[in-house]
Amino acid sequence: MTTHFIPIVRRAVLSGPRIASWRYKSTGGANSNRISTKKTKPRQLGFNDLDEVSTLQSNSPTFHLDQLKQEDSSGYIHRTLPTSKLLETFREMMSLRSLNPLPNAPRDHGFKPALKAVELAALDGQDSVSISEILANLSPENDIVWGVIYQLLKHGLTPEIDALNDEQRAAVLFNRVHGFGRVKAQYFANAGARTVDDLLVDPDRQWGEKARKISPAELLALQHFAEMELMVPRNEIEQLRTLIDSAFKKADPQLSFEIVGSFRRGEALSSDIDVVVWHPSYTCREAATTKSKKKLEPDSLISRVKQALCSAGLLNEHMIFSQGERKIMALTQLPNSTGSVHRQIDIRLCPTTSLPYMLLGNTGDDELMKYLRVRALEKGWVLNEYGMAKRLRGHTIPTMEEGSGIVVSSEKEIFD
DNA sequence: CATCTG
DNA sequence: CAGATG
Repeated sequence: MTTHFIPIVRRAVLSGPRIASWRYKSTGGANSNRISTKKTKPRQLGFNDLDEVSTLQSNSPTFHLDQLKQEDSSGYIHRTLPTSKLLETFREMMSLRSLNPLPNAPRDHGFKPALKAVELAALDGQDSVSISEILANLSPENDIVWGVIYQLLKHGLTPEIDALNDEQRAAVLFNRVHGFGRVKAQYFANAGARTVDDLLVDPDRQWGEKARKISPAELLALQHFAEMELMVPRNEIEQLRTLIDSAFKKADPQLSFEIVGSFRRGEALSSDIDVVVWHPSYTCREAATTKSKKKLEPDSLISRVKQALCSAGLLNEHMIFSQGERKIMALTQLPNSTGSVHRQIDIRLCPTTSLPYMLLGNTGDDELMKYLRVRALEKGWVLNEYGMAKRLRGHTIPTMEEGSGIVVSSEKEIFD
């Protein structure tokens, strides 16, 4: 609105002359005057041409927020954006970035925390969120995200996404579905699918050159696409925890478990439910069980865990993404409450000996783990999720000396 | 690193 | 078995 905005707008919009040419190219003729800069890998959809849009970078870590402040010092904090627009944009950006990673930018662009921040602010279901509310939960240093918010405020759109053609949009969408990575997402987009419903309508339809069908696990993920993007509120996980607890007590009181991940760190929202299970009978990893059978041994620990959860109505045969002898990935749902959302649950078995390490390692956060590993190395130890042992010299990669494993019985003991 | 798909 | 995925 103010004249101050204009230079920025210009930079944003005009910074990509190549975007324009690329758009013409994709809609119109197939002229190949693409400037092949850099040593970028050739990728199917030519996302690389978009890189320049992202050149609207900042010099300081709080560039866009400062910019906002400067342009509208009194009012900016009260400006709002539709919750759904914010969430959708962040999800798209996260997907776009994983499909098309920028050359030397960090993998994590901070859209996860941004999503968390917005969902947190809108927990009560409010349909718009103000800058101040976002700021309450999201670091001002997260400039990539603030840049996107800035664009939304100014133009109501995000240039990077606006510049996509239909096929690229579809790939970005599909990449948000559980089990759809770069390859699969691009394959189906390339095969002509544009929406999740396209992929759902006829489950037997064959897609693309390889005549690929939608697998059962893919179908499951597609059916629950929207639900699976929602974060899980802490109290729901707490409810689930007590249900799991009684299910295990009923099935086998020797079964113990812990819910790790962000939940264990005390966070209010988690992206999934990460359960670690152990049992006194399961100490070291069962050596080379003949895995010629694709189905589970009905007596194995994992199947007993599964049965316990199934009988409690927490798991369902038809809602399983994958199951092996150590791990199950599935959807769960609070029983009885009809409208309850399907949540992603990961269940892993852990040998009792590595339990404290596993719990520690899977609870994080990453910063703490890095710190602990460095300290272990300084002391001549190696620390990982399986244990801590004397460091074996003569290797560039820290190696554990056999038999020198430090047996600990609690996480507390790991802190020297 | 464990699991699935082809 | 390789390659994809989380």
